[in-house]
Amino acid sequence: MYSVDEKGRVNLPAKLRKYVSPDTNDTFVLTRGFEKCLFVYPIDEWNKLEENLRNLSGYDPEHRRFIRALLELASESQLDAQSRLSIPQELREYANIESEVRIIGTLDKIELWNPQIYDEYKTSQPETYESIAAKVMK
Amino acid sequence: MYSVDEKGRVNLPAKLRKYVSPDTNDTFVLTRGFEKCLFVYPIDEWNKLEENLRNLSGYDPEHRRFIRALLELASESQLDAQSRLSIPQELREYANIESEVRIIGTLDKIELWNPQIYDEYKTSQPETYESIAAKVMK
DNA sequence: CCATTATTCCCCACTTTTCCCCACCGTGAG
DNA sequence: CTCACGGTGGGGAAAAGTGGGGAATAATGG
Repeated sequence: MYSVDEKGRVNLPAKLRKYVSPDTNDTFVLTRGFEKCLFVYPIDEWNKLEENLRNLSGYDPEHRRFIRALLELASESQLDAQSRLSIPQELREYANIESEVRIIGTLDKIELWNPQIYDEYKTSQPETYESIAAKVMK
Repeated sequence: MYSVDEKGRVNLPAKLRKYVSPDTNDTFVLTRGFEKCLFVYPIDEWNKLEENLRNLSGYDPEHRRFIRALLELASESQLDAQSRLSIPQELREYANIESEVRIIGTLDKIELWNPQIYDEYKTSQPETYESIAAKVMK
């Protein structure tokens, strides 16, 4: 659990920073995530995603809708000298992030959650961790 | 049964260390395990698991849920000069590990248990060791 | 177009946690 | 008895995390 200060800044945990490729130059793209969290992509991963988006069709209404939703709040930003990321206000509002945040590294990106919303998300699923694992990893 | 000191450190038993490949460089990944224990993966085994995770889809809600649960508390750490591993506080809380811990080597990884919870787990199963063996190993 | 307000960014300072190191104790083998 | 090895404890330096002032930049309103 990490704190968000008055100015909307969060410290990216050192253990996650270690895994980010050094040639991203501490640059990240923040955007709307799934289940009311925020996604934070290191710029290299974001570029890959953007490539995939380019393969979608601007003439298909569903593709259009998805692209708009994803990019609407997207914002690039660099870590400051203390390795903090500042979260634009619109994104903080979207994810209901106030003074504390849960940070999860998920392979290609980082997720930011309002801690309470994350707990609700976890408990909203009747299946246990063990049974999901059994199903997913079989 | 091993002790956990004030700083959350546990000595990895010498007999288990022997089985860990030397080129892991004493590096392990700790994470949430099943039935309220913790998993400790030697880094080489963890990398295999991570490969499998990367083959899951971030766009499938169940896959997402599993990835989050597994990685939420994951943390890499190296043995200190006395072959001890330090367990992050959030993981200790998850597994209810305080001053003592039961350590079980399980082929590809190591499990850490609150001793009392482990005893309850054993007795919670009405089937006997022998009958489970017969079923599992047939 | 200028003035006012708000936001962002850069810097410095402080607190807390982690990690590295040294020391000790007990047990079993020689 | 002594030595080696496995296990335990704790002090202190270094790193990680937090907070806030003030200049630069951008947005807002007249």
